[in-house]
Amino acid sequence: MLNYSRQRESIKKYLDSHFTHPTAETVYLDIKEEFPNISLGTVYRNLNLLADMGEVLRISLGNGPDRYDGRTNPHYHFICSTCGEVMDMDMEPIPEIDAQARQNFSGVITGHVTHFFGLCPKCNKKNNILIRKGE
Amino acid sequence: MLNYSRQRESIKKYLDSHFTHPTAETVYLDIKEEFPNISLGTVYRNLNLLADMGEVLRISLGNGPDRYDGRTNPHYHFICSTCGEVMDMDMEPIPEIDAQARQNFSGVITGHVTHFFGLCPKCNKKNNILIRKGE
DNA sequence: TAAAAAAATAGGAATCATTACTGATTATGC
DNA sequence: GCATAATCAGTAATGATTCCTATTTTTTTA
Repeated sequence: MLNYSRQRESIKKYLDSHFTHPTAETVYLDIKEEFPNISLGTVYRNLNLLADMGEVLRISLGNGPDRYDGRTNPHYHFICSTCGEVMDMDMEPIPEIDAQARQNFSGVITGHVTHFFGLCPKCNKKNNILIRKGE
Repeated sequence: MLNYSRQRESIKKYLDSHFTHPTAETVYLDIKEEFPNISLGTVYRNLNLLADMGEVLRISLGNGPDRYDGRTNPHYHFICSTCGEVMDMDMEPIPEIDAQARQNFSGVITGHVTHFFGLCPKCNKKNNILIRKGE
C-alpha cells in the first residue's frame, strides 16, 4: 500500500508548476530549499513511483539524465541539438502512426514515443544573427 | 585525420551482418573471438566514430544500454515491453510528421526519432497461448 | 623500406546516472 | 498511544560509458 509522504507531494507540486522538464538532480536541488535533508535517492524513488502511477512523464533523451514532466496528457517533445533544452510540442499526437505501424506487424503495438530534434527558437535566433554578421 | 583500423572495420562488418541491434557489450564479446584482446573502450570509441560518420545508427532506448544498427537508411524501431527485443519496423518514416511539427514552432526542426512499444510477435504468441489456457 | 610522426589501441581508472541497502523516522489503523 | 508497515536519509553499489596513458599500429616521408 502507498502511504502519503510530504516529499512525494512536494515533488509532484514542483513538477506541476515548473515546465522546464527538470532532471532528478534539479528537482532534488530545488526541493532541498524546502526540505534541507531530502536525499537524491528519495527524489529518484518518488519520481519512479509517480511515473509508474502515470502522474508524471519520464522523458529519456538517450544521452544525459532523464527529464520529468508534470503534464501527463500525451504530447511530443522537442530537444535542441545545440543547447539541449527540452520543450513541449504544441501538436496533437498522431494516432494514425500507430495504425500504420500495425499494417505489417504481427505483434501488438500499444503506442509510440516521438522526439523532435533541431534548433530551439533561442538558438535559431542566435544562429541567424551570426549568419547575418557573416561569421 | 581518420586512420584505418582493423578493429573498426571488424565492428562495421559485424553490424552489417547482424540484424539483432546488439549492445556495445555484445559487439565486444562477439568480436573478441576474432581479436582476443580488443578492449571494450575500443568498441565504444569506434561505435561513436561510425555513428558520427553516419555509417551506423545508435538506438537509445531510455533504459538499458544503447543498441547499434548497421542499416543506416532512416527507419523506425519497435521495442518489446516484455522481452526488450528491438526490431526494425517495415514502415516508411513519415515526413509529414516533421511538416506538422513545424506548424507552430519558431525554431528549426531537422528530424524526429520514433520508437514503437508493445508486444513483439513472439511474446504476443506466448501471451495468447496463456490466455487460451485460461491462466 | 626504415625512421619519424600521427593516430589508434589495450587495459584500467574515473565519471555519471541510477538503484540498492540499512538503520532511523514517519504515517496509518486500531 | 502503540504496533505495524511504509518511507526516509545517507551511503554503498551498480551499470553504462568515457577518459587516461603507455604501447602498438598505421601513415608519411625521406
